[in-house]
Amino acid sequence: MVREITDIARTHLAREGAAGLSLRAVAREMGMASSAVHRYFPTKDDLLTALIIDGYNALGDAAEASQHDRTDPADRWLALGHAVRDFALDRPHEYALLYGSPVPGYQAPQDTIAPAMRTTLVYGRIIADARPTSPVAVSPPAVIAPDVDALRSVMPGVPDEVVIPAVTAWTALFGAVSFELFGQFGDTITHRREIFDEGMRSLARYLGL
Amino acid sequence: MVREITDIARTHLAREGAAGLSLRAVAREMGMASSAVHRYFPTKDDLLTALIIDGYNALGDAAEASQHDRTDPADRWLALGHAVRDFALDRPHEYALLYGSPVPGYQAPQDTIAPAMRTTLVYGRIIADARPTSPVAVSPPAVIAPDVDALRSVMPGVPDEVVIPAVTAWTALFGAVSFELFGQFGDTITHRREIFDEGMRSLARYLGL
DNA sequence: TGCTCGTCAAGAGCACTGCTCTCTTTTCTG
DNA sequence: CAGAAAAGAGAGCAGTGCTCTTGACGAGCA
Repeated sequence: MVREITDIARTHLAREGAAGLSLRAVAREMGMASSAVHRYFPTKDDLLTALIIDGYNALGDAAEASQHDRTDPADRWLALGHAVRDFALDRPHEYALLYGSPVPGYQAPQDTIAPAMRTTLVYGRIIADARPTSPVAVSPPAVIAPDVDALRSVMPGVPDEVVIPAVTAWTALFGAVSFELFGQFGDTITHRREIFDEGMRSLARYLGL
Repeated sequence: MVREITDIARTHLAREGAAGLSLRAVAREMGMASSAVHRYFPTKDDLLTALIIDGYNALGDAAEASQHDRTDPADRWLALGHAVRDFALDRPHEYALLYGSPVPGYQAPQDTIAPAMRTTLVYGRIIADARPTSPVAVSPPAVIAPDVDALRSVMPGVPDEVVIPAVTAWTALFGAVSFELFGQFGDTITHRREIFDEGMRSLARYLGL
């Protein structure tokens, strides 16, 4: 039942986005009374949470799958980038739900952070395996040492001076995907994928992969 | 009248976000009938457009102001980053409206792109003035030459091999701000501003500023 | 002066939303 | 087979965007 609701909800989400998602519409499509859906998802936010978790897991699956049979760090990085970008282009509303503005009043519960970490961990493993020596690396100031340690937890063993560049490249990836998806580039660019790839390769050199 | 509506709408937007914005609530606060508001903004999207344009202009103002009395490229880059980040932290819902997921069904009209470009142009001027020689720059493949030209239009005179890194740094900035604002970092980081700064400085070295 | 005419606002109404409450039906279990 | 628990239905509340009709008001013109 929960499964059927989330499946239908996902198609609605894909068609009209998170704000256009309506419990009543889902109920209608199932031939149920709208009140019955509330038994499975007391609140619209609960349904959204389920969709978010599913989304993170789907992206995590894609991210992990992208690493199969790849060893070269720059290659793995590019493959991960493609996994994220393809997911975003394939399921834009889901990507927006995960990495776009949070829906107002919605506070992501704890259950979402583990699935969300999966993709991040794939990235962390690339960095950790590569042990890169970024050409522009500089030791971070002592003030942020605890934060650097916290950030390092996803990329164990990576030296201090690489942690910040690694995080920065990670934000650049999602910034690029979000810009492309949310129309920030306008319609001036024609070879979107090639531009994306070139940015990813540039970041690989930045990181020293 | 239009001014008063947008002002009240902005406070509502700041309090509850774009989806929580209600024409009726604005009308109530003005002591008007809800139908009267529709005379000035036929549709909720029209009101949103006005808020978006105002938001881009406010950010553009801040971005331009951040450049006064600054000449060092790395310094200007950091100042611009702070302008964007401060704006986002100050007015999170407005930032989300500009750079987060687009509200479903809403298509940004042409009038928004000129204000949106203001901030981008500030960045382009930094790059154009600095004429950086990125340590990791590589000539882009010929396929994307037209796109590189299009992207160069905001940073005139910048050589081919710097355009892509420049765009990538730009996406990294907004990726970092969005990650921080949308809670992607969780609550593990304590010195957010210092981490942000360190990332910005790292990107400055990446660009060769 | 008298009279249109366009602007502004109000009010009612439609179709929709999330959510709650009560009541009935179905299903499972001892 | 009877009773309890679960599942669903239905009505209802308060809210939404938006439309349509109706009424007030003031400027321009005969």
